[in-house]
Parts: sequence; C-alpha cells; structure tokens
Amino acid sequence: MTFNTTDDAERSAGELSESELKVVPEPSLRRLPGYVHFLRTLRQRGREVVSTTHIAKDLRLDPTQVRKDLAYTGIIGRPKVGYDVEELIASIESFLGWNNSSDAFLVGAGALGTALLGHERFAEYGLRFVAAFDQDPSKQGKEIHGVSVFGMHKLVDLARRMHIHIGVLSVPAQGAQEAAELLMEGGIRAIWNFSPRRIEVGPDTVVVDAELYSTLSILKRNLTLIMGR
Amino acid sequence: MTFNTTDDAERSAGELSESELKVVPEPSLRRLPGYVHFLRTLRQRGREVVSTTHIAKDLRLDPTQVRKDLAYTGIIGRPKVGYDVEELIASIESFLGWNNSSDAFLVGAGALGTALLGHERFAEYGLRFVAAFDQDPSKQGKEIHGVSVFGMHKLVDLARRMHIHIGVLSVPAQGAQEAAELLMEGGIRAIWNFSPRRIEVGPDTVVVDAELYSTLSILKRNLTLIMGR
DNA sequence: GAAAAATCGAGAAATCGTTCTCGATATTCT
DNA sequence: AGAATATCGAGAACGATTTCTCGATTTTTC
Repeated sequence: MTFNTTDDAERSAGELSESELKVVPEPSLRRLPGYVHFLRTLRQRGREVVSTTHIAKDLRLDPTQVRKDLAYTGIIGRPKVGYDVEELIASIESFLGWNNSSDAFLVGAGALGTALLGHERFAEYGLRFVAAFDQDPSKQGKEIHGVSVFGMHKLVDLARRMHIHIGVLSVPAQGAQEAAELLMEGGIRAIWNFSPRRIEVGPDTVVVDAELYSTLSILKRNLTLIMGR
Repeated sequence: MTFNTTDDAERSAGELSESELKVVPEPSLRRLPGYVHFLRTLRQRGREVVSTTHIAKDLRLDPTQVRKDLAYTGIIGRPKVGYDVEELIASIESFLGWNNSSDAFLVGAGALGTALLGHERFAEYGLRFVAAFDQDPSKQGKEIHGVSVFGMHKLVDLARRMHIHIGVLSVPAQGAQEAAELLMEGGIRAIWNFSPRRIEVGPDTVVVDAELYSTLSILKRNLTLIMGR
C-alpha cells in the first residue's frame, strides 16, 4: 500500500465484516502466491508430490508454517508423502480466486498505468484489463497494449453495463478519492490502489493497497543499515 | 514466495544481522510512509502541529500505535499539543532515508520496468534511476523516460564505476536470479524485486520484494468474500 | 493562580502469528 | 511381517505486535 500503506493490514480487514476476513491471517495470504509459483516450477519438472519440508527448504520458511498456510486452502496431505502437486496448485489457486478470471478497469493511464496494462502476467493471477480511463483527452480513443482508453465520464455507465467488479487505481494522489467514488458508483467492489493516498470506501467495497512505497521504504531503510556496518 | 511475496517480512529481515534489523518492527516501517503522506497534506493546508489522536483518526489506527511508530524515528512530542508537523515529516523522511537520494539501476525494461522509469514520484522517496539494462538488443542504445538502456554485459562495470547501490529488478521469473548475480557482482547492496521469484543473495545484500502479486491475491480473496455475502 | 482538559510516554495486558512437540499414519527397508 | 523413517495435523509454547492503563506534562479556562 501505499502509501497508503499505512494501514494495509488494518485497512483492508476493516472494510469487511470482522468474522469473514480475519479467518485467514494476512501473512498467510501473502505467502500463498509464492507457494503457487514454486509449485508451478515443480510441476514443470514433472514432480508429482511434494512435502512441506521440501517447500519450506526452498522458500526458507518453517515447515509447520507452510503446513498451516496450506491447510487454510482446505487441502489435506498424506503422511510420509506430502501433497499432490497438481491438486495443491488447484487448491491454492481456487482459494485465492485465480481461476475465475476477473475483468477489471484501470483508472489513470500514466506511466504506471500503462505498465500495468502491458503486464501480461496478471492473467495468470486472474486479472484482465478490459478498459482504461484517463482525464487526458489526448489519450482517449487510443489503445494501450490492446486496451481502449476512455474519458472519465464513461466510467460509471460502462462499469455498470459490463458488470465490472475490480478497479485498479493508478492516478496521482489528488485524484485518487474522486476516481474511487466513480468506481463505486459504477458498482465496483474491489479497488487495487497504486496511488499514494488512503482511500475511503463504503462497506460494500474493499481496498487493497499495492504498497509500492512501503516496500521501497523498507529497502532504503535496510540499505542504510547494511551500509553502516 | 513468491514470488516474492511470500516471505517478505522474514526474508528481508533474514538477510541482515538480527540485531540491527529487528530494532524497528516491520509493520511500523510499513506504516511510516503513510504518515508522511498524510502529514504532507496537513502541511499544505497550513497546519503546524498535530497529535497522534488526529493522525490515528484519519488513518484508522490506534493512537498509541502511531505514537510508538513515530517514537522509532527519534522525535519527541509535547503533551497536550502533539508534534510539529514540519519537524515530524523531516524526522520520518530522514529515518527512512528519503532525503539523500540514491541512484539506482533498473534491470528489465519491459512494460513494468518502463513504467517504473517513468514514475517521477519515486524521486520524492529518494530513488533515482540513472541507467537501465535489458537483454533485448532493440532496446539498447535508446532512452526510456530520459534514462539510457544498455546491454546486460555493461552492467557490472558501470555499477562499479558509478558506485551504484540499488538495483530494481523487473525481469521475468527465469532471468531474476541471473540478473541478481550480476547486480551483486557490480557491488549492488539492495535489490527491489518485482519479479515473482525468490532471489538468493549473499550476506552483504538485502532483497525486498515489491509484493505485487501478494497484494493482488489479497484483493481477489477479499473480493470473493465480499461478493458471497 | 488553580482546576480542567488533552496528549505524551512508559509499562502492563491482550492478541495474533510463529515455532515447537508429539501422536497418528503411510511408506520403505530388512 | 515387523521395524524404521518421513510427514501430516493438532495443540501447546513462545515471541512479537497491538491495545490498554496510567502517571506526568503542558495548555487553556475560570
């Protein structure tokens, strides 16, 4: 997040009813994509089963922790053997909602927005951009990486008619809240926020911050520490 | 993890000596950028002092937590008044190392890399791209957002001569480790990893994952939960 | 000038997440 | 077939982070 960063954990959780969201710890949620990535390479190498010992070793985690994380997705393993790789991938992907690809709108087709539109890899994670929006008239009517760019005034109507549920926000800080309001008016239920601003949403919408500036801060802080040794 | 993501907290911490890094909790580090952002808007509005009560309310956090976070940066407040906004911003920025801008290399000038190069905002967070590198010969010799793109073979020598300490990795998963090796050979001490792959580094280098796919996963998971109500 | 109100800062308590321990189970080896 | 080994899964122990409590301090009000 963001800078928003500020409150990532609290924030995203706070937006939903307590009971439902806190079921799975956020740290576990953060680790799950990593498992999938590792498992995909295993599958590519023809591996059929894998133990948490094995996963943990590669990812430098505690085997018990991996086991608990995997358990959240509902999979059960076999003692002395481990888990079926194929089944495990399917279990996590399904749990994370990567299977049913979601169509998304992107708001703010600047440098960052353009990059996000061009990042084909998101398809693997169940995200597909179907339209982009920008205030700048010179961008409207064009296509960026195969996605049409519209003016902001078209957003609400299009979102409603296309039944879009995900909005990706890559606008400057000032325009962030305003853009979020439009997205909500269009019926969007989830916002992936790349802007450095905390966004206020209603109870029917979730915001997750991309945390770009948070991780950058951790990097610079760590660099300072490591240079001073 | 992940791609990275997986082990962010553990990972970055693990790379440094225990004592130094664990001083400030990572959750606090993640929240600090958010404070700065909020404080900047306060300053813009002419506000001169602010209390943790005030900050916490806006960011939906616990006032005590905010107070503890701020204390890590070394600032001290005045009872009944709060903190001097200007001084507080300076304190956090200095703590996070945003003042002394760091020169960085970017590896992988694809869609994501291009976007990062064009994101002027990073300058505010003490990051400046001075060169980019890519395998693709058609990109070499050109400039992207004012930054020259070189072939990978120039990386090590240039990094050494320019005394670069930060590398930003936006290459596909397969090339990530290899690119990281080059960066380390060039003397780079900190890597901001946007690739969905865990990276192995020596004890003199830190890796911080950008966690793009982690936050996306949290978003999709939350969306699934909220849609099912 | 004294009383009231707001806020900081330090320490205690509670909560959350990670790590450890152990019994149960499936496989492999002899 | 029986013993040894590896791994899962559940619960306990531990550690870290968040939240609560309270005394001290400064400003404002009467």
